[in-house]
Amino acid sequence: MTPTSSGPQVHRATILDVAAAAGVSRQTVTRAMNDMPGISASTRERVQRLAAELGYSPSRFAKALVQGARTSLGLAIPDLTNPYFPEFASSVVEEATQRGWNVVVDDFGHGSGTGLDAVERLGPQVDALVGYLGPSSDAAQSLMGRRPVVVLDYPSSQAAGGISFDYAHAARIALERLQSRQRRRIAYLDADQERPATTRGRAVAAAAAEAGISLTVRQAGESAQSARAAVRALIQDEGGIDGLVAYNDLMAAGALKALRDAGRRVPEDCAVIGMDGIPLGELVTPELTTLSLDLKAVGRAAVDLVDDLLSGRIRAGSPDSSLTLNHQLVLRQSA
Amino acid sequence: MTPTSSGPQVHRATILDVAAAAGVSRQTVTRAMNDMPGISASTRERVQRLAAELGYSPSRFAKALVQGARTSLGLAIPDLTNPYFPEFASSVVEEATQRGWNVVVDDFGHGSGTGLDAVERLGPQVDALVGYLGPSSDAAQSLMGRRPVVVLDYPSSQAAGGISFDYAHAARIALERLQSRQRRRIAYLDADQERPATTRGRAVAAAAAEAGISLTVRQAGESAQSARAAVRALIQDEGGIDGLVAYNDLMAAGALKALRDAGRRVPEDCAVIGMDGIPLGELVTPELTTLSLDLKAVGRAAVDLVDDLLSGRIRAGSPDSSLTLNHQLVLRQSA
DNA sequence: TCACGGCCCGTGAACGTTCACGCTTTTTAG
DNA sequence: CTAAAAAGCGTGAACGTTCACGGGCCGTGA
Repeated sequence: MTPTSSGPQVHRATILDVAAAAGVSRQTVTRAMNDMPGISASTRERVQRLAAELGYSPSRFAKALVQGARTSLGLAIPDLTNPYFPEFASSVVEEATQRGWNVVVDDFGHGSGTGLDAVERLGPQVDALVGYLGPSSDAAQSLMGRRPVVVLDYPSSQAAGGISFDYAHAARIALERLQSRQRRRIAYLDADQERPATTRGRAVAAAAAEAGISLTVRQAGESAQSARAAVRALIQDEGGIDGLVAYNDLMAAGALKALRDAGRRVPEDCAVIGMDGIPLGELVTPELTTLSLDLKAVGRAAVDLVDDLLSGRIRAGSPDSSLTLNHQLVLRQSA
Repeated sequence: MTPTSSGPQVHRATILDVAAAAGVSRQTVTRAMNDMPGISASTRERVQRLAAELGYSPSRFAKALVQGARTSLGLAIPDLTNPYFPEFASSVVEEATQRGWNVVVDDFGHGSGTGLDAVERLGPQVDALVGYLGPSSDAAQSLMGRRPVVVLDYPSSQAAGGISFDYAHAARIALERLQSRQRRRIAYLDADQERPATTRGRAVAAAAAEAGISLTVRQAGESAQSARAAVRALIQDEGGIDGLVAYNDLMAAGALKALRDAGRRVPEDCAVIGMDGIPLGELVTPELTTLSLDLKAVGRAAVDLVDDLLSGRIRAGSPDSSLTLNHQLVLRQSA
């Protein structure tokens, strides 16, 4: 947590150094640096030149302190290496940039601890927070005090604003698709990170029960490799699977690999449906049928929510502070 | 550029409000909030409770102003949607987090202008900059003044620190591989963004000339879709291509699609070699042989360089301020 | 009793800007 | 020629913290 380097040597020169060098006052330097009116062109130029020579750059802290800050938004991401998240992050960054905000990203995958660690790192640096924080949403909100928090994909959160997805709907249309293709022996490949079953997993199980489908469920880590291994085992244990729904597209891609390894044709022998609709789905073979999410819209909704919370148009905890988005079935080759 | 929202309503309460509410002085509040010794447990608790009630969170600007800042690193990325960049960004974020720095990300793809726009947005917010800035590296360095700038993949930069890649080496081993597989009619699929030819393109052309290979070069946008279209046209124009090197893995994946569309088998009819070694390469069919880069190492090198520059261990512009990394041929199925 | 050392807490100063004035000097207008 | 306006520049104050002190108060030892 403590910086390893001996702190930035930058910021040696202050506005007073420049003022002294130019033989003028602070205020004149300010006017020169910020292109404000009220000084002659020659003075402006001379000051700017001297500032550059001295390596002067104004302290963003002093400036923000007196001017009232521009907004900076924290973005907590579980794993930038999972292609779903950059897609989302890109949208958030774009939307925030458009508002003149800046985005501080924390990736708490790898060795960087939990979502809460990310919030602790981000907290002192930002005015609002957006992130996939899972069960630690409420703790995050309390760490952030009154500052807006928007949590994705974890509807149980109370205080924080939230964006969630209608998995019941998604599961229903996925299973309908498989049934319309005469699939009878269907499996669901879940991610094992949240115990005992993910929100997605529960929704798929419920939809299967409702449709009278007996569902085989397997767990795997949230990666293509791990999904590949899990599906390999699945095929070995229960040979006759003819339909598969995966927790996300990345895992579906791994499943595709495993099916090919086992000599199963997709979709003839086993249809596969992924979830989230990342571009990767169009590059694998066969191309992935998926429950697609408009990730641009998700990012936009998250930033809009932060904006509304920040400006007081919406109160945290009010019904307006959480909304639900829908997946849409995109038919490609795999199902 | 101007914020749309009416500025953060947060930060209403200041340390003085809390002090007044608790009937103590600023300093006592400071001690309570920062868990410093010198006050009784009861006071500490009371102050913390009142702070929470008032929604007080200390101004990071005032704090940073007096304490001397923690480092914040700007990261300028051309397009987070291109899977190469999140892989890199993830590594930078991880490495920076480990040092206690925070990372402000700017994605200047989409509608967000050029690399220079990103530097202008980032400049006032950060102590150092890392990014794929292409030809605008020098302008970026001058915008950043004395603050460290590390530019990736653009060796011509003078003032800034730089990390570049030995494309001559990469091109040589790729072509050697294709030759060892008896490929005679080789094409290179380039990205058209930098005119007239990319650094990679020049290196491949040079290596081909050196090896006595006549090379067909095609340009396409840096996306799988665009590559797919370009290779479709390439096949139509010059049917007999039996080896293909692509600007990056994403484009190689598009090429794979086009070859399959045309009924060409890979690698039998046409071998394909990608570049950069992103995980995507293992998910496509056939799996991509590629000139792999250790992106973890690239990110680490970039942050190390920033650290050295920041601490003065290395002077900007000195020979140590730029280094070259190597690609490594990873054999999979496509070549 | 006195001195001394903890404990608990408060006060001026400083961090580096910008804002709101105010002061000269020059230019313009009548 | 004079008054008014404009141009060019400077000075106190403020933003909200933390740092380096300083000062009571209570208990303890001699």
